[in-house]
Amino acid sequence: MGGVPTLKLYNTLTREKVDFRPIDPDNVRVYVCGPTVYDYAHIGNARPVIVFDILFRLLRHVYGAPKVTYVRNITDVDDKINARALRDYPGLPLNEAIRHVTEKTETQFLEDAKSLGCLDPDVQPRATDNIPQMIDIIDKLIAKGHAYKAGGEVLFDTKSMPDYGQLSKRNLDEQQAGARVAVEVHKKHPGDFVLWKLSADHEPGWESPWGRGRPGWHIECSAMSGRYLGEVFDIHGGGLDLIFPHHENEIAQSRCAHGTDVMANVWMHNGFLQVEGRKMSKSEGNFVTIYELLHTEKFGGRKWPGDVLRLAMLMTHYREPIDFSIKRLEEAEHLLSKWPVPGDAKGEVDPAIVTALSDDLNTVAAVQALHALAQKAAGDPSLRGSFAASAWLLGIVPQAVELDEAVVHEVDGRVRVRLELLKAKDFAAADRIREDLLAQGIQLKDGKDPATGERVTTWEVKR
RNA sequence: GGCCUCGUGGCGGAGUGGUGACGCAGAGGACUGCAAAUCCUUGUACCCCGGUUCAAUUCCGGGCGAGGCCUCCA
Repeated sequence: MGGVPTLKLYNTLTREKVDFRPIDPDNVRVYVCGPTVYDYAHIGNARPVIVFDILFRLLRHVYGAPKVTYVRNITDVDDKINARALRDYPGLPLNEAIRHVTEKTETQFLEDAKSLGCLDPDVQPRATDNIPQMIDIIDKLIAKGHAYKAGGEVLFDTKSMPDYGQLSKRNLDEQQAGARVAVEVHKKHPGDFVLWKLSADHEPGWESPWGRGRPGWHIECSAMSGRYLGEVFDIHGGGLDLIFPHHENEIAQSRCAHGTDVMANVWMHNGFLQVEGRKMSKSEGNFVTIYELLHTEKFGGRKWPGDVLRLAMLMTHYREPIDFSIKRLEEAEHLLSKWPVPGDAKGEVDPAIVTALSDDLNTVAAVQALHALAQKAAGDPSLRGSFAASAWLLGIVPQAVELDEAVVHEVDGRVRVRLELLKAKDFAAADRIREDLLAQGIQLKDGKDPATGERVTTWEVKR
């Protein structure tokens, strides 16, 4: 692989940073838990979307774009969705109401992800399109003695799996002591979890060998990852909070159904996000959605461009907690504003950035390397192509603000007038032009022509 | 109660058993009619207490603190 550095990733399964070796370098397979589509995605939801987009881009860079398969699911069956459908569309039949909620939310999510500079995953399967696959896995689990029927549910028998709890390093027996798991008498063991539950007539449901019902929370990811990536694949990602029980249970289902030693070789988890130093929650009043950041003035009294949100996110390592704050966004924006607009310059990605990302997605170092490159490229146009390619690897595309010709002409004219006024030493009138333009968001920059010593004025649009 | 992370200057964050990365912000200076932009220079840190060591921010132990999970949650 020539000069490509070995990719190192922190594996939650072993709690170590390991050299990444794909099972099949011609088909590197990644699965990430996507959103449950019942409401706008909040800024915390944006973190895994961005983090794993970086991983996706890096893998494509290292192995070649066609050789990477990235699957991110859409969870469109969930009791929260049902509740939301009943609340928002009380007049409609439930199925129709649910479809309204999920379609609307999914569309919005995809738009948000795009605004944040994320590539579309190769496959974005919906849970409701994979019900037969889920039923199939449950069937296998029952046949192999890993699941049982009780109380109108099919449950996974955690006791049937000797090494259950590997990922979260949890021992179910010790766990029980102080746990607040409600005792449900139909379960053989309190840690057993639902694979399938029967639906009442007014609830959404699908026919199954166990009656009309709906899947448990974890089974969909086992079904979809298995369908699109195979029984064992390379990387599985998601938020820290999913380690237990979600990922633990996915592992249990998939491994027991398929009889494999692992489900995915590497498990990656992004850290949590706080807002202005506090846990984000509706009761704290600091809950903010991606949509609100992009399109409203709710956070910091202004809108924030997607690339600013993205850069702000990349300025902290993905496994660390991140404090999402106005100050942080301002810093990101300031940094971006100093970067040159590369236009369509072509070039090679700066190896320093690949090296940084290859160290467990060290985006902090990558951003610093990119910043250093930006500073060089600002003074040396021959580096613009390299800068462009490098920025793109991070999903950041510095863009000139679109202006129509008339405006450009108008501003250029006023700049010329100002230069004339300056020659005439009419500073007051000249400054008035400068201030007027600034009020319109146009920043003048005075420089000197190195040869003649004459004042040269350039300008740019501040965002 | 159990289990996981983590604790470096104003902020984001590297790193190492022995003269304090780097970026942003700040300060000073150059430039400027004045600003902005740009350039140069620059300060402050390793949670606490023990231990190991000639020497610890870096190793060990114990505290303290923060966050997460154990229930839906990224």
